Amino acid sequence: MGRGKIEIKRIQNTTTRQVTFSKRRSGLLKKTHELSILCDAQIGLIIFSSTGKMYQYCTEPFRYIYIYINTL
Amino acid sequence: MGRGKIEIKRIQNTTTRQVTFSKRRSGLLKKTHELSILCDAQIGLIIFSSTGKMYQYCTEPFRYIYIYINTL
DNA sequence: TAATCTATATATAACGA
DNA sequence: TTCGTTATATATAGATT
Repeated sequence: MGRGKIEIKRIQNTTTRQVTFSKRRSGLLKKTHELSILCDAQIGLIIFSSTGKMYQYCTEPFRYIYIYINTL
Repeated sequence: MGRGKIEIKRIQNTTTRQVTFSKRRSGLLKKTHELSILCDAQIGLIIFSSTGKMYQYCTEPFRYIYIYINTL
């Protein structure tokens, strides 16, 4: 989806990989949200970047699961 | 992304909602996989349809988490 | 770097069989 | 209902700023 077609394999160039991560992560979170709203689905999504940063999206029931796990 | 633009709100028609769920769920799983490969990210995704069916994608570390939770 | 830009690839809404 | 098909909307790769 861009000026060129890319193969689905680890991007070797660090800068390119980080830029792609930022763009695609944003797109994935958006589509996750849309699916949950459009189709009334319950979704939990957690992403860890290769540098260890965490990003997440979750609908209500998944929030309870996280709270449960954290209070074990 | 289609013949018409749609609003992001719960789809009222059951058939349309199920068709959309099937298509978008598939797209979301694909993009999740691509992000994990391209950017070497660890991702856990769980989707429950409104009828209770579960779908998931997870990279290795998340599989360990599931096993841990299931053996608690 | 970190934002924009934009040409192209991809996803998908509405149909049709 | 469950597949294709295809016109259109959207995401994004690479370039530019």
